[in-house]
Amino acid sequence: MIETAPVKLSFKQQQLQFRENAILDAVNRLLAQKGFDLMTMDEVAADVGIAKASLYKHFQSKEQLAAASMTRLLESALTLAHGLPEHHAPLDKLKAVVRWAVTEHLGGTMPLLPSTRSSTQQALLAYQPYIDRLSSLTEQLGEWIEQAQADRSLSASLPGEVILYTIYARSCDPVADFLQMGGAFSNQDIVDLVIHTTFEGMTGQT
Amino acid sequence: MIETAPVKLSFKQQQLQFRENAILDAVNRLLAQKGFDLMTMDEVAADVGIAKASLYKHFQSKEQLAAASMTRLLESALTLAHGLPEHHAPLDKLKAVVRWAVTEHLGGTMPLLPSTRSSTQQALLAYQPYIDRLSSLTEQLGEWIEQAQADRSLSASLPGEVILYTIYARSCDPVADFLQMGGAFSNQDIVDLVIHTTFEGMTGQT
DNA sequence: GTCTATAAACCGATAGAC
DNA sequence: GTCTATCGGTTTATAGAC
Repeated sequence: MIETAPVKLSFKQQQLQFRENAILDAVNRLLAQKGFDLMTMDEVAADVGIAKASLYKHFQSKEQLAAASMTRLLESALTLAHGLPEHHAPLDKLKAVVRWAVTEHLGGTMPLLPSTRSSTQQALLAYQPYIDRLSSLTEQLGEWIEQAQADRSLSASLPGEVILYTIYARSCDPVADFLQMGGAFSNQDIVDLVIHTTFEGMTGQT
Repeated sequence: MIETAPVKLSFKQQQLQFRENAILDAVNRLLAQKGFDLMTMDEVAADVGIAKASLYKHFQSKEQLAAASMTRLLESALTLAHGLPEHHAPLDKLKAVVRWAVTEHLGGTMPLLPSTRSSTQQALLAYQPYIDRLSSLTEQLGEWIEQAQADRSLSASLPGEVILYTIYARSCDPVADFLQMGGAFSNQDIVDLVIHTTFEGMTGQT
């Protein structure tokens, strides 16, 4: 077998990747804390410990920076989804995804879902890498939703889109923030409560 | 019976009240469209048809303007809540409030719920008239929640705060926006779907 | 109270030296 | 690529004439 193109990155490339990851870490945290509009490039630069101008050597604009952060987040979600045991029930897989998202949210690393009418939303939809990941995740979730409706663990009369959008929306549910602020529940409790109300509702006897 | 203080406002006062109401209408719409951060005072002034400086004769700051708008919204909610037939089941009263809120949301007159970590949130919590209305509404909803849990129409094992926060959060549920953007459902359908998933969840056979 | 004009601060993005 | 310094534009809020 012949060695083809080198798989290993050069030291320069590794260092660049490391720096960009550090930037995205800061962006992720700031997006979760204050959202896109209130996050400033000065803040990001200060948080990473570099000059603002250096940021623009890595990312063309604030929008692209946020898009890259969101893309990395979707990639984490995809990794989690693909790593779930194949033999688990589809409903349990869906719950596992929401559980992961809410946990990330409580940990302060879940960027705020861009408002439907925000200008950020348009920038995201014009960023192909983001769209690709979102499509992949939507396809995977849609598959599980169909399976769960077929085996009657999810309501078959509910339109699939409603279930899909609800799952996405609950990943940024402000209810989790309110409960965390209250201080009466542990993060584990909050996750369980959100999962329960999302899937079983509030009218059950449970 | 002796006529005491005049109930009727002077013409000047009426005109002032009318103008301020027009301002709050514009603010309400803009808050729903773009949120607090992206709404500019220039826009508000242009929308009302007056100069920006005139805005500051009515309201001290952008924060107080938004707070006044939110306060008026809560007053509408209180009016609705107090107007509900007394003999209705507590669960139905709760659903009626959410139904009203989601309908307002779809109509584009529901200001975005301020992010938990936003600076706007602090301004709101410092504005007494807002706090008063919020307390009143919370008290009324809390009463109905307790009654609904007592008659077993709401899960008794679910902490009341979770139900309360969920009701507040669903009033600004982005799921409604997504479904409206999709264009496959009428506004009436969307409201029904949100109400259903909020209270009955997604696992039922219905 | 309403207007025009402007002050003061902030932010995204860039220039240019190293 | 990283830095300092700065441009150009936008926004909140106010001054001052009417």
